[in-house]
Amino acid sequence: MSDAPVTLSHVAREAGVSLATASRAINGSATRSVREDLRERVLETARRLGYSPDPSAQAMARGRTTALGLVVHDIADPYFSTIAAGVARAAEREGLIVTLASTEQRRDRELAFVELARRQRSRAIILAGSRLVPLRDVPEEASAEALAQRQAEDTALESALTAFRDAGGGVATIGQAVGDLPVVEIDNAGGAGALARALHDRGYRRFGVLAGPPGLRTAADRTTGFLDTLDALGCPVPAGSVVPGDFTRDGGYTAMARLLSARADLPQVVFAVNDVMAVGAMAAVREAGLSVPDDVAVAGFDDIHTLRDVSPGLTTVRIPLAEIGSLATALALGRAEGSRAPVHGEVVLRDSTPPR
Amino acid sequence: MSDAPVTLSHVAREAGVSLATASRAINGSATRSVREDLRERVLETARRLGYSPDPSAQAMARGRTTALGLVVHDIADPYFSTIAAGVARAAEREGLIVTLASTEQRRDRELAFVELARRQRSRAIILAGSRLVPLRDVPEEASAEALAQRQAEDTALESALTAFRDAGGGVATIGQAVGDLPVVEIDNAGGAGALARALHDRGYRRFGVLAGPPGLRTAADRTTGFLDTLDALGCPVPAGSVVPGDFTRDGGYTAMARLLSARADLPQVVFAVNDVMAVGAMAAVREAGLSVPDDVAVAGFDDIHTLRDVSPGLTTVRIPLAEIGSLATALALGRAEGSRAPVHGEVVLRDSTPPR
DNA sequence: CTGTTAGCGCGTTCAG
DNA sequence: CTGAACGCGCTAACAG
Repeated sequence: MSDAPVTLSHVAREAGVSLATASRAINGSATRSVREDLRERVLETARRLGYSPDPSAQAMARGRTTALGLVVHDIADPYFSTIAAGVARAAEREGLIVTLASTEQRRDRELAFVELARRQRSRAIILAGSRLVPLRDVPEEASAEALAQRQAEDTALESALTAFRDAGGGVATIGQAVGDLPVVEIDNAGGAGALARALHDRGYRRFGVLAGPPGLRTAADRTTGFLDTLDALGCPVPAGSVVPGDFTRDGGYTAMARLLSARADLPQVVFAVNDVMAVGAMAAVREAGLSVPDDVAVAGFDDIHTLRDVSPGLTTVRIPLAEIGSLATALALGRAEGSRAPVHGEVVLRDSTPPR
Repeated sequence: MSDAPVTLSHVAREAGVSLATASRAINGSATRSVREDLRERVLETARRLGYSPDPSAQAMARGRTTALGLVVHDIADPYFSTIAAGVARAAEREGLIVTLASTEQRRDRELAFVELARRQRSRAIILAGSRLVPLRDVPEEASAEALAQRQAEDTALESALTAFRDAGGGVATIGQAVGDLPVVEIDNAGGAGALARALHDRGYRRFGVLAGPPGLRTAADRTTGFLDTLDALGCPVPAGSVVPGDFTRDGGYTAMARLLSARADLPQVVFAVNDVMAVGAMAAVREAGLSVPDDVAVAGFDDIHTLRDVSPGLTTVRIPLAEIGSLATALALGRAEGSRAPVHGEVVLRDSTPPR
């Protein structure tokens, strides 16, 4: 049962045509065409012999693979895995193979993968996961060397992506733009602002924020959007109520614990800049013997799928993660118009922030 | 800034050696060796020129790629995404590229992907996701044509995998074995049995089971292990308390809703054959105006990560998903001894099933 | 419309 | 120990 790989020339010989004709019959050349009966015959014997093309060989000959690279921070995180599902689906429709890289936050891996994609001549590459904030907005505490390294990494990544695109590859990022490359641009500031307004409407006046990692652009934008809107509403958030933390469940837990222990008067509601942090924060509240929302209300951002089953239901800003994945795919493949696809979030009010 | 791809012959010319020597210097030939100073010189110019090999070309020449195929049912499901994280990490250590296929339960996609892997000469392929139960155990209701098709699909998949292995590729499945191929064998029946015993020890006597899809092997094994143990404990589960349903959150919700509406006397505890179903079931209980665990206790299986934040804490059987991913990778690559890696679950008792 | 031929970039014989 | 030459499977000129 172990059939030695059947190549195109086998098919051609069997069908009694030349290699070129077989090739043209099977995947239709751009310029040439093939007489119907021959085509039929070739296709038939290909099917009979169980032929399927060797992607590496095609890649060699065409100078282009059929691979779509997807880079995420952590594939086990529901945010990224849902995006990945969207990308996988769209890629399948396009007949592309998805190659996955889960960088676990190491930026050098990100860069390495982009370079791999380039030399592999991937069709396109999608970077999901937040870019860093502009250097001027980085807090003072950061050391000069760290800043220099960050800058070097940013530059390297952008130029690797640009080189990839210049070599004919498609690029899309998810979150914020890198240089002038195509991007599915999530309106983080706007969504967070809308959330702030909604909470204010519900009667909240004293706010706290679990702001995520300083330097992560998505986290920074959400924080800023939230704070600015509250400022405008005449309800500024005291600096002490804005706590940084990792962009993870445990980061949310820790940040909330700090907030709980540090302040005598608790905020009425705490906004965690993403859902997994919010969920961790809720755990911290419970473990402190307090209740959500009676003692502290909590809100998040993203509306990840697993939220359906946390209770009380978490107020959040929904962004369509799976669609973002397919949108990014379309963008990277040049199937979409323009090079910026804006995505806006929708505030979803649930029981974790009842009117007060 | 757009450097045209630098090939091995560029490096060779720059270094003043032949193509062959350059190749040998860079990735060390099996038989030949290269004089130290030449090697050094080649490596240096390669670095300077930013050379990196073209994977497609290497694949052509070597007859083998550096790709590891991973097939899952649904990458957005935390069960699979956690396994994928383990695979990605292990693959990175091995210097392999992960190509991901999310089949969304379509078995023909599974088959297509295995055949693609063979054509592409992938190094290895990992199938995560449950195989089907042997045909003789399929419920009567299934139609003859459906059975025939199932059988054809099973056979095709197994022979595709075997052909892939015979062509030199590594194979591993996760869950149950396909033929005699290497497998990370999860002791579903044993884990479910241990759970049954633990619940019995806690004083439960009237049980229900949300059994998952009829025909899915993992679901069937868990159900059987649970029921058999209870039989042995003299505590048989009435047939009416065993309800099928999809292997998803919504499947659990629907199945539990049916159980709630159909039966006058509720089971004291309901075992859902995986965690996402259990979580759906808990939602159904709540929506019926009842309480977990006061009115019905609930238990699941897997201990997916997101469980940390459901409340009450869900009793379950923990299986080490990420490790399973790396184990499967090792197995597929022939890095592990033997071809069967057994994995046993550990019962984790939480608040969803208090002693009674 | 079809067949012949020349590479794609690299590993690997086979001579030197 | 090194270099020249061949071929992996396929596509894209180039003839016919």
